[in-house]
Amino acid sequence: MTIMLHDTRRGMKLPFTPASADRVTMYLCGPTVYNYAHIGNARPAVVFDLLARLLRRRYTLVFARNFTDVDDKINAAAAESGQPIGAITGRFKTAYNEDMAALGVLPPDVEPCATDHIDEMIAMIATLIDKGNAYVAEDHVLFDVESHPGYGALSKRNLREMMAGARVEVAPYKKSPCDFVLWKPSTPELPGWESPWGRGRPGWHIECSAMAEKHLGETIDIHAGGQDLVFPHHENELAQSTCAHDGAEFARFWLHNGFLSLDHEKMSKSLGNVLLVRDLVADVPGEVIRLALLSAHYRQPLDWSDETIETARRMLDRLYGALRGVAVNDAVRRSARPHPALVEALEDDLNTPKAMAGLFGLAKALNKATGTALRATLAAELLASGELMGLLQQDPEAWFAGHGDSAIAPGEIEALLAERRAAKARRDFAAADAIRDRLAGEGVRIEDGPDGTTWRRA
RNA sequence: GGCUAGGUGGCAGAGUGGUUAUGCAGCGGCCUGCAAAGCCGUGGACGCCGGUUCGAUUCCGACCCUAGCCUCCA
Repeated sequence: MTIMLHDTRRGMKLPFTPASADRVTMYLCGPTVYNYAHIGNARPAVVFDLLARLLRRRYTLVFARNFTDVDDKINAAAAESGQPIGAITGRFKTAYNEDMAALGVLPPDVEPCATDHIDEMIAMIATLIDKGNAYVAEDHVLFDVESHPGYGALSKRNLREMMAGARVEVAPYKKSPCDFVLWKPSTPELPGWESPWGRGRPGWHIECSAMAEKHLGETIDIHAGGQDLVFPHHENELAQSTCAHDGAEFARFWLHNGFLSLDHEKMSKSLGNVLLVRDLVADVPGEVIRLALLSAHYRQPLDWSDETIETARRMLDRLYGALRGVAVNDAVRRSARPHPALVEALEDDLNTPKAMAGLFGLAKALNKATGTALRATLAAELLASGELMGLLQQDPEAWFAGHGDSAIAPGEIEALLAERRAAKARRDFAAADAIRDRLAGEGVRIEDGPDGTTWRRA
């Protein structure tokens, strides 16, 4: 079986093979660091983290996810707060990595920052001017979209229609309304770098082209990001890189994740409904959020609500419940492989819902199995499968002790359970039930099993 | 208005030209002192109208509706 991936440019699912035999390059557009990441920002990070895990099973992967740390939104945030730009970007880079780590996102291989690649951007812009794909106008450098016949191929637009439908006021120095900025002048109080076109700063799109070239080469295997980046960001990157590289293919596969809405509304500052990952992980285990984000296929829209979270939590209850009390020694754990059906589902364009059905199938088999050896084997397979998806890696006891609003200490719970055990031994079920009710009032649910009583915070 | 995706049971969400998705919730049973968990069983679905077909939720066409993009945005 080959890995199948949906390519936005060609509009279909296709077998994926890297350009070189065993090495895959992947670039994901990362955050602009002027604020904390919201739950919508987390979706591509989690989804393409899963893809990275999957690719690493077969290939050597070089995965780059950038930080955009020069941008007018950052300048505005700095001006507003009175802090230096570097303080803002530094703080939010750290915060982003902390938040993503909480969601089980593994660090990419390279995390380039735009400000470390100004020279590369200037060089690429100069190349584009030399080749006749860009021009200087009033201290700006603009990309000339009409110089690139393929413009619009990724987002399936044609230039003439776009120009006809242009709603924005067009800067007078642009040759075409669709021309976009590669370099723009900075006033003294704004961040700027010396360039052949004066002191200025790069446009947004050129950053990714320059960083991808530097770290991954002229042609990358996979370029990923949110669906909303298809136009203009990725279309523009594609145009710049293709022209700068004499027509060499920029990205062999373009992958885009669907949009996340919040309670059926678009998240936006104006609606005041931006849900930060930072705030969410304060209340909800990161693993719940990760599973919820993977519960829909990545290209489908996903609506986020309290119910989404609650359902994901219960799904994990079931999976950890199956793992609870199963002894898996290291040798068995090490030799375990993810369930083949689950791998197959993931390799079919990241069919995470189908993969999760595989997880539940294993959990059911485990719940039914009685033999110690079989239970250990199944549990190990479930753990290996979970690991591939970035799930199920904590101790089940820790999972059940760790969530919910319950505040009662484990020691106290154990003491009450001992009391209840004594009551049950003398067949004083009223007393035993009173203790159970009391624990329930504390948010602790108990379960009598063949090997004694276990408890969980509900 | 243009482009691109979608519309599946109470909810979430895969998939398939004829045969159980899965999870959550519900119902019945087993187990349990009673519960819980687990197991077994069960009801309930493919937007609307045509067409192709022995047969369509699945293919084709029209229509209705929804979302994203077209402007900073994952």
